[in-house]
Amino acid sequence: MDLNYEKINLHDYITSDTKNSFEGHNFPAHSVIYKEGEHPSGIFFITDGLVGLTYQSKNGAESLLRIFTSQSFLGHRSLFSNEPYHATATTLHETRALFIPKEKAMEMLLSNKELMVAFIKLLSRDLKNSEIRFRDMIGKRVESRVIEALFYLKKRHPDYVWTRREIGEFCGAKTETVSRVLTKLEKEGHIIKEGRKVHFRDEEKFLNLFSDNNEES
Amino acid sequence: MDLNYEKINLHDYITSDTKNSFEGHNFPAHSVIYKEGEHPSGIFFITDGLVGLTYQSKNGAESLLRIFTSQSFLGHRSLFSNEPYHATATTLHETRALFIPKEKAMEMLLSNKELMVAFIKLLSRDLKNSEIRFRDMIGKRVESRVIEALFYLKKRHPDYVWTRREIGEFCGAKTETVSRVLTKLEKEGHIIKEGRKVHFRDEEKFLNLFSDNNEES
DNA sequence: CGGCTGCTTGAGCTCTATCAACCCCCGTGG
DNA sequence: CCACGGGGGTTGATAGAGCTCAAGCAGCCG
Repeated sequence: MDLNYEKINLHDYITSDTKNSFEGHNFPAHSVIYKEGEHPSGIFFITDGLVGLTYQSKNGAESLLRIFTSQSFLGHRSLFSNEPYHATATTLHETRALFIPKEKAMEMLLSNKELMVAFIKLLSRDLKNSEIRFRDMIGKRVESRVIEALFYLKKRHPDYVWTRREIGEFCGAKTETVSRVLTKLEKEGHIIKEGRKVHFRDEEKFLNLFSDNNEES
Repeated sequence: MDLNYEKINLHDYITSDTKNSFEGHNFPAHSVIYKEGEHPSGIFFITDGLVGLTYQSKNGAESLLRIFTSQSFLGHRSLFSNEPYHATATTLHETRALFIPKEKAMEMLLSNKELMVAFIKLLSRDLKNSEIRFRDMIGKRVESRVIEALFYLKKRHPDYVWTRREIGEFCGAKTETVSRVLTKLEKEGHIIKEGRKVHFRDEEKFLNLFSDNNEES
């Protein structure tokens, strides 16, 4: 999948001073931070927690577009492009976030060249990641997609127990399909299922094992 | 699909003066400007032509990730994120482009706040567009996707005759499927096929007709 | 006018969704 | 502490959307 999971250190730009000047919010698990269609009035900075950007299509299918871990910004894309949100931000577990009003956010951005560069970098990487997922929807089978999604999500947030549903929504597969792939992987000795948790037998070798998945040469 | 087809006027930043100081290239139709995996040594500014960003997966399936019309930049994403190209840029027809070397490009960027903002905006829109296409791959049937791809591509570049193949690669469908959808649309009286060209009977109403495609409520 | 590439249409197949039933895990309240 | 309820997970059987393969046609260029 080649998705980047390195963090871009945008949080350096939220200093301990500035932190105190912004409104703090606590969101319980599985609550909505903002909804698709709403107009952004600022951006969020997640101090602690985990947020998923999701979209529910009319026929019910859900997709998990991006995830936001602690120390990252949320809602910047829509603000920058000056559009209503194209998806909904939901907490995956309890989350604490600062709210930075639009004017203040733009002022911070425009007065800090390095911050702009950092956002350019972040958006560039997210764009690549999204395009890779799109092309993989076209060029790869579910099995590969599930494997890669599992790996990426666990890398990004190892503590969290990703549900089969979430893994599926991230890579375009149904819960049942994810479940079947995991059972197969366990039978083949690549992972260990412990209740809802999943452990790699050898994390480093895991992806290499499957790097040529679907590449019938 | 809700993809943006408005152009962001980045070309204002390439003045007629600066134009002359850069190396000009002519690419015939169906030639490669850069290849997946190569490291960017600068960015391109397309003065005239049409370029597609494509990816060929190991099993042969191709995808059309983004298109670049005249007066737009190309290759900026990889340069900004400091990564090798994740896809290949191919001309769809004859194209003329300026090459701006890495150092010069970064210098231009860093010395011009408005240019940075314009790039932030462009990347933000492209990210949204890509995520929308991803979620549509999950939540919509081919027929809807073909219809929306057709509309978007024609809006972006009305003069060009998009092949069934290209339409398919843009929305995740095979050529045969695109062909079948088009025949159906013609039978239903929504489009007119004139050789390889496709005309909408009523462009404005076209998308509305299908806006509730796949939305069995 | 010949050949090449793109387009069309048909028939069959396959991957993955769908539907359904059951189990397991965990949290909650009596 | 136990009952129970609900959501997540598993597994099987079935169906169908869209791909694959194949063959013929149409448009376009040398």
